[in-house]
Amino acid sequence: MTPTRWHATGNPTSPGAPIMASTEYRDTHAGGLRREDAGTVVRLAGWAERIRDQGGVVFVDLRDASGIVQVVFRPDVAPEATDAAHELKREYCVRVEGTVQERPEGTANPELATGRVEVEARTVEVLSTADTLPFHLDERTEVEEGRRLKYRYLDLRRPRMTANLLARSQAVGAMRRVMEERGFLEVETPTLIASTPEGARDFLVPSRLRPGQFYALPQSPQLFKQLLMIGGVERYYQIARCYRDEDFRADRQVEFTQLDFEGAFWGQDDVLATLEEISVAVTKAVRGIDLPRPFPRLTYAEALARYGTDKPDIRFGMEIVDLGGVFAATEFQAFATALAAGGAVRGINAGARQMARSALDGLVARARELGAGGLVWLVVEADGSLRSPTTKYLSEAEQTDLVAAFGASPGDVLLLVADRTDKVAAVLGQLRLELGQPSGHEELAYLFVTDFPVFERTEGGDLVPLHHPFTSPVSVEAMRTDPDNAISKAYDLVLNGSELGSGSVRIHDPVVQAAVFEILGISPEAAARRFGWFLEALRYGTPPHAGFAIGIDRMVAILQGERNIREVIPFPKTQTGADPLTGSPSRVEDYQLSDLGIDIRPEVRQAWAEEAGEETAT
RNA sequence: GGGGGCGUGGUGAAGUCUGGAGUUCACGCCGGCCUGUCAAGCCGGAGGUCGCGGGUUCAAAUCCCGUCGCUCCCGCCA
Repeated sequence: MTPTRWHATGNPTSPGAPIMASTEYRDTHAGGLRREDAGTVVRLAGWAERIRDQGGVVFVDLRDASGIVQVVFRPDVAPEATDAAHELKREYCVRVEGTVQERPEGTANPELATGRVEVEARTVEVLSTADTLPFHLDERTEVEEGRRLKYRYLDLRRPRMTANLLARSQAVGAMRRVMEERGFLEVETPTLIASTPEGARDFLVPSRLRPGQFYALPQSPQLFKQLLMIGGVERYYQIARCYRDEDFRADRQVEFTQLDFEGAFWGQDDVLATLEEISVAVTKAVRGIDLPRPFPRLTYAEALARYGTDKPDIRFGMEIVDLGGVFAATEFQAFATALAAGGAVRGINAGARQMARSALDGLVARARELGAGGLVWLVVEADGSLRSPTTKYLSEAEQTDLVAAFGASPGDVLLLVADRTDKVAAVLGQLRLELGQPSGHEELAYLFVTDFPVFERTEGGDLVPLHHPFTSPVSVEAMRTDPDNAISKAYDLVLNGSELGSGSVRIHDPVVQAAVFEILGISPEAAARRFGWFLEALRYGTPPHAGFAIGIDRMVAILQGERNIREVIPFPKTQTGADPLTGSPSRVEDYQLSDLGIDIRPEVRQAWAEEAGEETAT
């Protein structure tokens, strides 16, 4: 018998480890049966996926975790079993004993891995009946997601979810293998920790033994893994659950999983090399693709200049072109004003596309929606001239240089934005995605973005740190004297326009750490109060170290072509943080609150009362 | 905190703009027929407070207001 492998129902995806089929209830897995097995007697156990009752002969597609095989009940061969088979319904859990046989001429099913054989049943036993399911398990119709979540245990039986669970397991397995092979130690860190009210909102857990005090759930194991470095664990990793109490997105849950790792005596290149190995192994395990190495690297500044984002999708071109030179002496007010104010004029060549005037004007509206003051569109005519409401403001030379700068051909649509440099980048970056981004994830484009700035400017002009305060700056001095241009030793891994994770070289010198706190505006007193224990730890001989954290949910989702990470999380929460299956979050008994020394605020209780009142009134 | 989309028998959709009897389609479910099907087929049947509340109207799935749920996005996510 061919080794049984886990795979999506009836549709093998990629290889997994063989599992033991033989148990108290069965001796064989359905999905592994092949022609060579003809003649053997097998005992199978699984679910009745489909039943085709011909009145006499009954066919049952029996599904287990390995796949599907057709079981045939024949009244002339096994009258009792056939009588019982007439009573079967979908998703009954059954056990079948029978003989594997090659299917009669012309009845093979090429759609099934087991399609050349069938099991002629001798006996059938119903292990468990099933009510009519609340939705279809086949893939023909999209079921509303709330309903899928309420019955997630049924949703997980669907091929899509089975395949996603498998992919996730394979991805994590590949990660573990790379980590173990390279000598990383898997170490667990606590999930009840001290709150550090910065960055994302903490999830808080009240302490019963210390009423009025709270733990926080970790947003990441950041400080603990640095303590492990100080503790002499030179290579650490963990599949770590992280919690951030912020609003949901398609690629964000409040509870998510990272591959967290860190190395002592490491610099940036050690981290990136490890990341490449992990990504290559995971991609091979999930998609069967051998990725070329090394991955491309872009600095943050390059990424922003060429793609308008720090997480560029480099599966397609349409790069942003700087036109400051072309319009250095322009008389077109909109461009001249932007350049004079230190801003930029840039554009993208959206390529040859037939766009009606209304569609082009739609792009102008879209650009305004994205925050630009406006958008100039130009269409390259067959003779190389430009058609646009704006051409009358542009000199002959500017028009010629413009076409040259874009390397534009007849039919091409050119889109120009002039504004503050960061706004120009953001708007063009978004337009580029909307006009050119491939829809699926067939092709995979990994890259590293390096040299992130230490600070960024908010809309209001304030300087705010881009990373956590343990990130090593390239130069403390530059951080102090030229904060706008200071670079930190931080880097991201990007796949198809999504940030898979980020990491940095950490500060290992307590003097540097104190200086960075100070520059970030954290007073020595505040630093001592919040991170005193950590600052002290740094003083006892801290090795230089660096690390990273990969978002496993995002990575698996992209590899599986899923738009939403909920599809690769077995039991996710809805956008409002609820679990329709178990009813979390929920109110608790008064005595539980009393144990914790906690009162619900009057206005909340008032809202509860009103809600209850409405219910009783109806 | 803000903006958009969706909510119609068990499931998925059409109907909503332009008000006129719970109308339609596919799947499922129940009953019957059927001995080689594989999205089995054929015949028959049951099943809905159009998310909920209020309003406009002779009349509301349809228009208006509110609310709940799901979802996408902005803000937020060091």
